Amino acid sequence: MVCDMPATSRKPVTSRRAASKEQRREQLIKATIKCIARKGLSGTTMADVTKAAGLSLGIVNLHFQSKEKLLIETLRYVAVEYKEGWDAIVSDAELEPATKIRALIDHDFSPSISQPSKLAVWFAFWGESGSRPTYRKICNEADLQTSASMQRLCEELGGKTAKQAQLIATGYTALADGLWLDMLVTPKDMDRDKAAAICLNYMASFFPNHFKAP
Amino acid sequence: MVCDMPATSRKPVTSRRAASKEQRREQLIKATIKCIARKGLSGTTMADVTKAAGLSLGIVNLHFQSKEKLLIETLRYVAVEYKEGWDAIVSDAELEPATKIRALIDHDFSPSISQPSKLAVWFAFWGESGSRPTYRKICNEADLQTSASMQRLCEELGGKTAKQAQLIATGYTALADGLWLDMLVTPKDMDRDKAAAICLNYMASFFPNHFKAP
Amino acid sequence: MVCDMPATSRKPVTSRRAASKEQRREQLIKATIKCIARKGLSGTTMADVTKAAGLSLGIVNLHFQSKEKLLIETLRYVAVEYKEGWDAIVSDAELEPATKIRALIDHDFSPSISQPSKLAVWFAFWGESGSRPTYRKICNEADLQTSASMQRLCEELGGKTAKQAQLIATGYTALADGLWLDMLVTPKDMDRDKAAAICLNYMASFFPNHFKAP
Amino acid sequence: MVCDMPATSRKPVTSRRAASKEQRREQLIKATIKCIARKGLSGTTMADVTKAAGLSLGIVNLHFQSKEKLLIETLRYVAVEYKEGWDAIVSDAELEPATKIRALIDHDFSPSISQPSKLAVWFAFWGESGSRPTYRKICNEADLQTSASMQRLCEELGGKTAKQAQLIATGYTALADGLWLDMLVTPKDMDRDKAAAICLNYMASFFPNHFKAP
DNA sequence: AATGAATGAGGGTTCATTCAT
DNA sequence: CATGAATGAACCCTCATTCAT
Repeated sequence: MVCDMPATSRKPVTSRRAASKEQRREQLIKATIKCIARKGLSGTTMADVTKAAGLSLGIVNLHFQSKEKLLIETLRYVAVEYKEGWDAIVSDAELEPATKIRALIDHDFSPSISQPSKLAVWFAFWGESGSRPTYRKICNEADLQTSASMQRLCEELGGKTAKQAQLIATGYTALADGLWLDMLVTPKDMDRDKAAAICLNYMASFFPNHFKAP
Repeated sequence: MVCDMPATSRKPVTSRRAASKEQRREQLIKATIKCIARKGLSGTTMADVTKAAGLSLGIVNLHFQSKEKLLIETLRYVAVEYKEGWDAIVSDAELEPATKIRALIDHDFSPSISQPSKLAVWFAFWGESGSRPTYRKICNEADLQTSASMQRLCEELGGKTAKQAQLIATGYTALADGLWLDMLVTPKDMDRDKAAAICLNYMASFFPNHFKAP
Repeated sequence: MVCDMPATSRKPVTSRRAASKEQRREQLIKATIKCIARKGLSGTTMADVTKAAGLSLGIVNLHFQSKEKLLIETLRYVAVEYKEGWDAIVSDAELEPATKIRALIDHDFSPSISQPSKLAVWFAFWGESGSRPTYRKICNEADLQTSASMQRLCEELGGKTAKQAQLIATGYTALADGLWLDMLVTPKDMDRDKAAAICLNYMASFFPNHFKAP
Repeated sequence: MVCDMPATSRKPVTSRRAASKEQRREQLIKATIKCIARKGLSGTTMADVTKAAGLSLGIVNLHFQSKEKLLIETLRYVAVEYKEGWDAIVSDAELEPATKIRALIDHDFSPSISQPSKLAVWFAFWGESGSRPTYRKICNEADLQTSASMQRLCEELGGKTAKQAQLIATGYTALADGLWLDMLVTPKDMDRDKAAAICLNYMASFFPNHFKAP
């Protein structure tokens, strides 16, 4: 409940000192993700987070100095997780461009990436990014790099000008974000498979030789 | 100052009481939109809104009972404005399906609909919609209806099965939302024209006989 | 208890609006003085002050923005009261220098100036002035001006060089401050009359023609 | 670094444990003095003190049980140091009364006694003494004994009644305290030499046969 | 209808103290 | 003895809401 690691990996915590600093930070970040999903960004209080983590009120300031910094680290955590998955695929020398794109779509809508709580975090921060430059910067970093990678892959597929590839790649990023939104806001009408299918359909329409519409 | 309509369209205000109830509400809603864009949803206080509207602190509760209701009315205001524009196009009997779609794209990225402050409102509420059923319901209503309209238009264009039309239509809505996000978060990299071009490109890829890629 | 104005001057307070802004500020400052005397500077909380003033918790920030500013205004209030009494005497054209000095001594140990709560305020702020430049500046202003005035008066009495007059005047200020300290810390052993007598004794020792030792 | 007394004045350490305990206490008290001078009494935290002492957070409670007790011991440390210096002079059988008084003035404004950090400690505690009987008691003890000693010396100088001697002695104590205040609050305008000169001037005015005005 | 001073619950944060190591 | 992560009471402050005017 408090910790979503599998039970077998949990040490039998008998003391206050059982967790290292890094573990505590991750524990708190995971609790924060849960709280944001449950109560929204502004509705998430320090009391909520620490209670969800099964720890005491003062611990956040001990490890993150302030709520603001906890939130930023939470966003960064999700952003890094996303980008690492993406980079692992892009930099895999053994895969063909089309295979990579296919894998990227699967990644974007994989359970761990597109689980409701993660999506809630993304949109919570996007919603505030208009008035918070720090949020915006972190969000942008992920989006811009993925969009650039995708553009390169589209160019490698051939048959398109660089300009076209850019439109397609930017469109893909937007499409994926929009589908995440659907998954968050209307989960009954949009699930991971359907979202991936729409993305594949999108790619198939531009690169019929490399992708097949579902 | 408070109201961005041209001065000539304003009624000659002879007394403070001349403003009708409905005008006061709209005045407050417009101030709220501005504040949300400037300070975010959670950063917007009643004092901010009333100051931006040039009115006194107590007036919101007089006209909206609570902050929560003001926010909901603000969301509804933006949603209704969006839907009305969309409906006007869809129900225009004189237009061909492809022309309608073209007009809908233009509508989605028209200055009044896709101005930064309106986008900020949409994403502010989407960001909180995970924990606020009321927000979600209002957001959904707009999205679902537009998606259904678009599906019908795609079917009318012919050459696609109903299933395919649905994927394309749902994809369009997601794409448009995702492009709005780009316009909000990275305004330097995404403007209205580029967004509309990407949407047209999307349609052209599925309906090459009806649309021409930019 | 809550308000130390004479009962007859109190309006029958039936509403929340009975007091003007300036009255509220003074009411809060007086409550602050009382609290500092009772609980010390660091022991004085916003809850203490507002309770002593018979008002609600949030009112201090409404009128003073922060606790820090309330404390500064409290110090300033005491400093201004002190200086005004002093200035009234010094600028009185009808008094002889010796008479003025006599009056200044009486002023320094008058009931309203040297009441325990006022002394507590002075020493509370002096105690923190080492680490708070703002406190120090306000404290200094009063001391320096009074010391300069006293020096001028000593010079007018004649029979002393300017240098001697400065030593005597600076010494007087220090002596009076030290006697205040005695009144604060050992009230059993030092009262207003005894303190004034010591000051008079001090002056008589330097100006035996103008003052008579008690 | 930690202890600025010459090594030869330290008691011969018979038990390493006992000595180190006492050393730790002194180390912490000296760090506390530094912190009070730098950050004020209320601004001094346990973390500040232990960091200044180069020790770990928990050590204060190990040696002093609580912050309150550390502060009291710090005050006592300064008070004892002051009184020991004073007593050494007063009880010196070889000195004349006037010489003793002269030495006492020098002592009051000697570098080690009137250094800014020590003065900060005195006034920090005086500032809180109104609401802390324990502080007041310790402060009083020093002041009363010194004042009594001074009175006796004044009587020994002759030419004054006991009553006069008391006024002069009490006045001296107040004067010295007030000059300390000037040294703390306006260090630019008051240094040790000037303060001692004012005290000597004070004594010379009452005992012109024994002291000469500077 | 409109105002804005006043309220007070609830938030983030600090920091003396504890205690497993 | 010594450490420092953890605790949680208590603080200051914010701000939606109320209501006398």
